[in-house]
Amino acid sequence: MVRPERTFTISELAREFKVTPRALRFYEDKGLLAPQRDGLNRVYSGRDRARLVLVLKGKSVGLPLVEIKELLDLYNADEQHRAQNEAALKKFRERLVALEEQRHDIEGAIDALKDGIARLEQVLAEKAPAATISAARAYEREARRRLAEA
Amino acid sequence: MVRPERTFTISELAREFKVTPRALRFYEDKGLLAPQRDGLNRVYSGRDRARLVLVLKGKSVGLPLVEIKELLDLYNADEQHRAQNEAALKKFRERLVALEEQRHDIEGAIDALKDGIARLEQVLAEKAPAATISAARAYEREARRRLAEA
DNA sequence: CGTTTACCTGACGCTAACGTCAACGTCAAG
DNA sequence: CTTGACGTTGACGTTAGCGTCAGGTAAACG
Repeated sequence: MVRPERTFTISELAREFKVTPRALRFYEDKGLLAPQRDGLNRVYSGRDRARLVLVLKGKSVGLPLVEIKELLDLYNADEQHRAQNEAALKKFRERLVALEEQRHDIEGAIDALKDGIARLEQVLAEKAPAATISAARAYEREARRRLAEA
Repeated sequence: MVRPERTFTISELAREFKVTPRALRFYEDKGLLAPQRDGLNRVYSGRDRARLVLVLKGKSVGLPLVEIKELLDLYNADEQHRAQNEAALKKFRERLVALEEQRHDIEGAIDALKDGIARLEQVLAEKAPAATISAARAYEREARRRLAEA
């Protein structure tokens, strides 16, 4: 019983993984997927679907499509998956380092922003007593808006 | 004594802030800077320099140039700096939220990667007994490297 | 038979922040 | 005089990952 493996249309897969058909065609263009054809129409197999899962996982950790492709290619070429695993491991580690650096940068930016926010809040608090005309106007607008909402 | 304020050439500023002259011209193109001219040559004043500092600070927290421009424009228009401060505060807060979300995403990706790395390491460790030629070579290289270091 | 519906293939557009190149001007030093 | 350093203005190129047409095919429905 060679159960005739399930297949998928482009929009089925698109729906399932919340990507657009355009994206799937794009991945194909880039050599990440290679579905069969029924005439012109793409027919995705279970393996294609699995590959797509890997593509999306790669994307989720920020790997560029070209690198994902490399991994997928290796995966095919290397039946033992040995070199593939080593390569993946290497890429993953590199990505990890890059991500941790990014996180560090972002944390720096966050600190800088919090600092700036604190300063601004202080300045505004000091100025608050001597409210400007524009502030008064803003208050008026806001008041009207709330009345309108009610 | 109106000490003739110091001025800067494009490459001076570029060197000082480690940006390219091209970048400075680009900022000007985008309306972020507006240095005087001596003939065709740009002449940056102290105020221009100060603006540049703000531009770079904005960049460092990930604000797009267009938004930095908005803030700078406001800064000029609003002598009391009141609206400017409020606007900046708003943008900063938005940016902060965005950055914290980014950090969250990155942390998710980092976890996913660490997970993947752990799996791969395990797989490779299991396969290790039946070491491949490439692994043996890698070991050799590593061994030589350590010897060389000592 | 006509009309949706789903699918296809190009091919150009878009965003951000510059890089790069061409072609030229200007000025001091050798 | 010529060379080199520095400056200028366009204008096109780059990177990633698709979005968005335009224009056409093919099958299924009523």
